[in-house]
Amino acid sequence: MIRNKIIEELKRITGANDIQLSFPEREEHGDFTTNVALVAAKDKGKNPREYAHELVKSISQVDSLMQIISEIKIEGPGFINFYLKEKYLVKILESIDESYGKTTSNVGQKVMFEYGQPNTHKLPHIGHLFSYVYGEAMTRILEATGWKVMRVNYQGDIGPHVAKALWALQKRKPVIPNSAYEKAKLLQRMYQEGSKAYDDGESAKAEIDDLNKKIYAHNEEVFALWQETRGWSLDYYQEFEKRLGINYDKYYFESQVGEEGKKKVKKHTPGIFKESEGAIIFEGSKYGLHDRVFVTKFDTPTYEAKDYYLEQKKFEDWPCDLVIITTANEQNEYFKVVFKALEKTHPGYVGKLKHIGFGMINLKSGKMSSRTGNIISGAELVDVVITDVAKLGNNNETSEMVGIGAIKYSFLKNNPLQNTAFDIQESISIEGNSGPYIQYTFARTQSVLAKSNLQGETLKVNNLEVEELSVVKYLIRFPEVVANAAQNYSPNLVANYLFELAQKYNTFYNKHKIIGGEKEQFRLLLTAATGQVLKNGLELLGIEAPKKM
RNA sequence: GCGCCCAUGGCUCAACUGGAUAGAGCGCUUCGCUUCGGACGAAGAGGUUGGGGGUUCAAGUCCCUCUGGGCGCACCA
Repeated sequence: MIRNKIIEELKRITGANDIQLSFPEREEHGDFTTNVALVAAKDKGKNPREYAHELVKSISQVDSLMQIISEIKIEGPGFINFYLKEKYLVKILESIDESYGKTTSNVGQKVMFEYGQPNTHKLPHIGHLFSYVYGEAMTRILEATGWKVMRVNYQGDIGPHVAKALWALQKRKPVIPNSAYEKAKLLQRMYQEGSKAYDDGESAKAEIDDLNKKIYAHNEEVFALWQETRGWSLDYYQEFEKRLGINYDKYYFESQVGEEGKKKVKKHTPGIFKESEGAIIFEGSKYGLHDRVFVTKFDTPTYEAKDYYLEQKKFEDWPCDLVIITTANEQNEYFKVVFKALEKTHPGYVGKLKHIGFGMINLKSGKMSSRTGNIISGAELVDVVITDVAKLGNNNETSEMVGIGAIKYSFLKNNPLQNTAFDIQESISIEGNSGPYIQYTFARTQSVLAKSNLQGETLKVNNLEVEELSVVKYLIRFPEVVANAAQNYSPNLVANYLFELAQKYNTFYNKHKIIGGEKEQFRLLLTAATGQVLKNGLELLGIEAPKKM
């Protein structure tokens, strides 16, 4: 990348090892800009602009750079702005293909990425949908920078929520439907009934608690039912994940890690862990965190013990450089404690565990709860949107692509760490800053290309018009944007880039005629390159790009 | 009470991690197909970046403080 070349030269000339070379916000400030002169002037005892002049003089003597740079200007208080030659820009355009956007900075590194984590015996809510969508986009972006990724899911298939659903199922004896979706919906209803009975207290509470213990103990009375209903949920999730374009490499289940977790904790008790009031706890408070119970006084493992073991199992199953877990940010403090405990017993894990706490999704009516049933399930949201899109006259396959694209994009366009007020209307929007807008722009490029003939002959291009330049200059940023998104775990950087690229292309499109005329070949090339980058970018977000819609 | 996070036009969000004139979408007011897809484009109104201090060449971004919110703090997941 040209950018790295410039950085290397600046390092050599200034002797600094941290050079900021960024894309200016305004096009009139060049293609790259650096503030080195401003930063270093003081130490050198020089006036920034004066120092900038010295630097520019040195850079101008580097031939390999000057072949692609048309001009270097000093502007404002002392910014150095680089302008690239149009000839070079066009050369990049010609090189854009399916692999454009990929870089190699993380080649050789392995990361295990946990996301999704829906519970069995319930329907996925919007938070789960977010996790699926974010995780899938993020893993694709990491792969684009060279990471080898193992995608894993971790599902709560045991515990009170399961007992509640099974309790109600046994009491109500409902007719069992056929499809996986209907069965999953039935379990959701049973869970809600069980929860209600549990909260209303009296006999139900005791019965459900008892049932819960029996499930853990694999008691014959309930074990078969537990297995069967768990299967319903897993069948349903398989369908749901397929629909979302998600393929896991490995599934972990809560029911598999409890016992071992308890054992592992006890192995370090006393020591890393400590008995307190009959329970086994980890004293996070010694490290500026808070204390948490890992094994209860009833000798059952808590979620903490399960995670404590699960992370160890991950490293054993697939030795890697980094384990990432995504959850809602309400678990931020929880994971700090669990990670600290892991690091105490396994010093080798230091720096290899990362938790990403994404923002909570809040509906207008307030935070959603799967317990009260006051929710729109992730599944329902998908259905609603696709029905809406189908009304526009698309075929089923396209409606599916556009509808799911709309939902995914609405999640991905924002900073993942920020809580968001979720508006269903907006998530299914197909105008403005939306997935369908970008898909539409892609379809438009394909439509133009289909009606013409891009020959790939040498292009004579000079004096590009502002709308053309604006697109070209934005196209060259793409690899940098992807790298940045990977580094910051922020797919929104890619999403917003694609939106702005589409905007710039549409502005160009509305103002200039592409087919026919002297510039036809160049404009077709520009169209092809834009289409390719939109497609590559959408793919990184896990969004499909239909050729017609 | 203690800890973590957040506050940007009417609404939902950006701002390349301290840079140049704080940008978009929705909504509102106008306008544009004798051109290839109008799910589009052009123009306009709308901001003291919650308040107050500070740091520096430069602060929405860093520090302090106040106000207002979210989340978490022992046997749930």
